[in-house]
Amino acid sequence: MAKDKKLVKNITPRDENFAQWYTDVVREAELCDYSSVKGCLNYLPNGYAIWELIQADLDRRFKETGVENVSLPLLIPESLLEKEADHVEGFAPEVAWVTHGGMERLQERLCVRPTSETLFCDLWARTVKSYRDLPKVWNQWNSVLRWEKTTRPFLRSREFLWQEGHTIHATYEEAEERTIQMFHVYEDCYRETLAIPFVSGRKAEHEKFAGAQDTYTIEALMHDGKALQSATSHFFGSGFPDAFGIKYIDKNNEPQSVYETSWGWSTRSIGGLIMVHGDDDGLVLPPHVAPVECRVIPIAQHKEGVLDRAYALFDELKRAGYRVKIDDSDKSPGWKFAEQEILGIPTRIEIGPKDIENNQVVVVRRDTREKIIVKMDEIAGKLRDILEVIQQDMYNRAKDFLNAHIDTATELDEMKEKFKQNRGFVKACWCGDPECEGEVKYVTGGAATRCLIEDEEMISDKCIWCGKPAKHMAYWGKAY
RNA sequence: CGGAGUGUGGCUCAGCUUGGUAGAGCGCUACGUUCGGGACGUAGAGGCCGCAGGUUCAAAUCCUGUCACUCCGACCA
Repeated sequence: MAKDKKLVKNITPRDENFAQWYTDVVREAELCDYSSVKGCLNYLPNGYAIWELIQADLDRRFKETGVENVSLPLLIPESLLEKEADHVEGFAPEVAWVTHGGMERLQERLCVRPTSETLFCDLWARTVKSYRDLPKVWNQWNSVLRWEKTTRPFLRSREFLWQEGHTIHATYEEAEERTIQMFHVYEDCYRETLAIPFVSGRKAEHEKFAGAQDTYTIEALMHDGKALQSATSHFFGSGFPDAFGIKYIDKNNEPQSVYETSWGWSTRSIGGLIMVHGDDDGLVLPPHVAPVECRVIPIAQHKEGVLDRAYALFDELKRAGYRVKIDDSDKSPGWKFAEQEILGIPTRIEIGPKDIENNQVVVVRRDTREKIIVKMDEIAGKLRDILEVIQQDMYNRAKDFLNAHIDTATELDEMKEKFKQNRGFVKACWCGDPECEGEVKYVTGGAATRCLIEDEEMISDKCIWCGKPAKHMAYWGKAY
């Protein structure tokens, strides 16, 4: 009977109220806490540890491609922000301003960085002189501030942690290549490390980053059928650098423009992890980003020898390189099981008198609850295999879910119907006019283009809204 | 920025209509019994009721203002 019962209280079922479920999981797993400033989070150890693992993985991938880390200021003078017209127009409504230093009013107000393109360009305008100074392939791990009106933990906060990479290159082609290269780094990291599948591609014209010529996006599908823009890579051409007066002298002693890129990945990815993999009992973390891969839970730990054996196992796993913890608190075993599940720890090892007697342990998978009996002297090796299987299975399940929620439509009614019934993405063709997209968004209750599909044959030659010749095929979806 | 709602021990909330000794459950602390799916008993600690005014002999409760947060919209490279 107990098996049929919902094992974890305090978490609203996912299908009953997804938004509430999300909030419950964030709270119960102690990932973050609201601070006294709206939209600014306290990242708690469980949440920050996930970010550290993502950070380490991404940073390694970046450095393999030659990225160098730097740190630029928190504040941007207003005059600097205003140098690129599209950029300032895009960000002006959501920047916060510093107007005073101590008691004195500042001559020029300073905005708290919403992103740092302007700071990088300002620096490069003063320091880049020659083709020998190029390329610059820099990145910073920091936080930025955007004065959002509606905020949600991880998904949309005012201050958020991220990395922002900024590069400049001597040629258009090299910069474009770098944009796509970093886009692929993001794709690999989502797939291999976060076990999150996605659709991806270029953004439509009006959805691009303020000032960008091209924006590449990764769009993951959450369990409620809504898309989450999960990382973006932008190609600026030379518009931005030109506005800042960045020029270099080429081999022929001629001044030339530089070409710029930027790319970012934020703590929003943690929200994606929760909403792609989580279930009614809480968080489910892919092993590669699980701060704790395995929790050892002694059963009947007051009995002679149980705790000693459990500690020995714990030490052995730690020496073998696992991120492992032991729960030797005086809570009941049921409590400990539930807690491990809420936290999303990928495996637990139960070790009790029966196991010790049989020289075995019981490994329980978080994702499937499958119990696997493993001989005591084989566990240090086998656990790695089990974790890898979990990682792979989680990706495959999410991939199946994504595939099952991608549909096509060639007529508007068909599309409306599909958004009414099937959650997810719908492929449809479009003339490229933002007004048509707006109309579609209105009649479907919020579905817009998420990214363009450029490597497949178009399923129709006319726009889903106006019927005029289609320029693009796109994934449409409702988004966070 | 529009609509709605909520501020009372750490958490979830009751009490407010009809003003009169500040409550419950959970959590926390100590001790004891338990221990293979959220155990139980006993004892205990913890609150100027978001803030500021006002009405009153008396305000968590009524009035005015204010601040904050949550949800739904609009907005959101």
